Amino acid sequence: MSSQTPPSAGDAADGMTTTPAASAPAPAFSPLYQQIKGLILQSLQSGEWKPGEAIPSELDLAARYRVSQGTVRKAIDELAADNLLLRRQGKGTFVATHAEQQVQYRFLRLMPDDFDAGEPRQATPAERHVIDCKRVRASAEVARALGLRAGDGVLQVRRVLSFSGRPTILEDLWLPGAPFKGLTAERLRDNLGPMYALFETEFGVRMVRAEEKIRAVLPDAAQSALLKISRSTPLLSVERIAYTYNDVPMELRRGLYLTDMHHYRNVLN
Amino acid sequence: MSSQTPPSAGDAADGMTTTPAASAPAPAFSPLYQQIKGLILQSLQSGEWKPGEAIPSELDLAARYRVSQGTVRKAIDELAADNLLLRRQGKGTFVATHAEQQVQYRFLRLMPDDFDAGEPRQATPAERHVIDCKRVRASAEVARALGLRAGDGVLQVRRVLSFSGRPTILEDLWLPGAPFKGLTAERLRDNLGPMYALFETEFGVRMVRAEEKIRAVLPDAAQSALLKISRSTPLLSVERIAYTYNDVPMELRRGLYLTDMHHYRNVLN
DNA sequence: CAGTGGTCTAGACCACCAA
DNA sequence: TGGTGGTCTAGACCACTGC
Repeated sequence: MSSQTPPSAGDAADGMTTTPAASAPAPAFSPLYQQIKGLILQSLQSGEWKPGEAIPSELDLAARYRVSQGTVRKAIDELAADNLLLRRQGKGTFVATHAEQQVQYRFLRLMPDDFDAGEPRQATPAERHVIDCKRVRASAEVARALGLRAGDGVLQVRRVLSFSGRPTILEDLWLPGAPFKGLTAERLRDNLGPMYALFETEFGVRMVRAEEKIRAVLPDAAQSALLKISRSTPLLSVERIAYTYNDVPMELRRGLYLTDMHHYRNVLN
Repeated sequence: MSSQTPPSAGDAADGMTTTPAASAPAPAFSPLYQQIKGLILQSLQSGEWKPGEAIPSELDLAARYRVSQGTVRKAIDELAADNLLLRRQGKGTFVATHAEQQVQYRFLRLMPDDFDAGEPRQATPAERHVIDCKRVRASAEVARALGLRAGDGVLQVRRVLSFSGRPTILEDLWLPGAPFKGLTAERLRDNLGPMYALFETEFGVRMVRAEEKIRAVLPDAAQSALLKISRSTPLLSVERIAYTYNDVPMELRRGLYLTDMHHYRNVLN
């Protein structure tokens, strides 16, 4: 199983990462459950188990990998903590999805001011309006963010989200052209749920993690027109890079949030 | 130990929360390790183990609470995940502290733009300037945030943080008067490390968790003067409520962040 | 070397869910 | 009723730290 002395059953689950004896002086001990975690991750990104589906039971996986239930349990625990898997007692363990009713718009942290934490969530964007969706060549900046070369084809989308009739979010987003071949304004318009749910079902791209950089800015002429505000209204600029498995960046998104009746909520631990 | 059938050793650790048989129809089953977690939490807030100190070993605690090592392990695991405890292999488990060199300014999410994630952290605020520190009566708003009554005595502090000579953060903060009796501008000025570290050592108040509401705003006259910017410079308004153990609010803080060379960094999972 | 946290196993039993 | 995740135990051994 690894270079360490196998505890009981000889080795098992061939093809398992072994401790590298090369270069680095650190032996880099890797516990069994981490290796199992890696194997499960592989099955996830290979599409063996699809979003929303149940993965095999802990006992099945234990048999498959030839380890004890406790070991696959710990692997699954960590994946569940990362929101890659979802445990449901009595039912099974499921591949997490952005289509899930409970955790829809998981990455949207804008909340109405009259919303005092606790309970599920409230404000699912009432109206969405796709302004633009076109193929362009990646600027140096977009290319860098998405791990492409400048000039590569990317999809550029601009849209406005409104809450109770009030334009509140203006978003520009860039997607790598290859994985999202066939995405059109119509597809976006017709889609009901979250955009990331569409990405899962239509393009097999699952957003797993994201990083945001937030600043305060003033809108330019076009932006202020689209949000129907004056050019002196300060806005939250939220720049997000979203990643799939293996930390591969798959989306760059620049949001402008109107925060006179909403706020960006964050919890610190 | 609880109302469930005790697995091995009869009951143990008297005084343990028992499954409430009253009112609510739900039996509210509480696993052993959760109860242990509660007991450890009690010892933490009672000051039996102080910030920076080591708590008893897992085996000691297991003996003390009359449970197996695995059970206290799971309890400690969760507390460590919440940043209340810090595990160090081979050395012991320690009460987390804001004075820790590694995790100083844990709650400060403002980063210099030329800082591409990864590695510890960089920008510890270069210069800090306490502008004001006075006793006032709590406004309705402050009282509500801190769980006090309007008119109760609170400490109000205003300060400016600068990075490489540039005023960047203007903070107003309010602290409940009672727990922070004796806090003065001098104490704040003389303190070298993070403010939350001072709160721990001088007042026995440990900040455990915080919530922030972020908006984009324009500064008023006084604010723009202190930050040495024009009144049309958009700023990040960061309103934080920090909590000690048991979700007791102990600080309301309003920060104005200049984000022309910095950004607020957030990671989404 | 002893002590601490970290991993792994094997087995028992419980809580929850669906058929 | 059987299957799934969830809890708990007991014991063995490993990795890291400091004396």
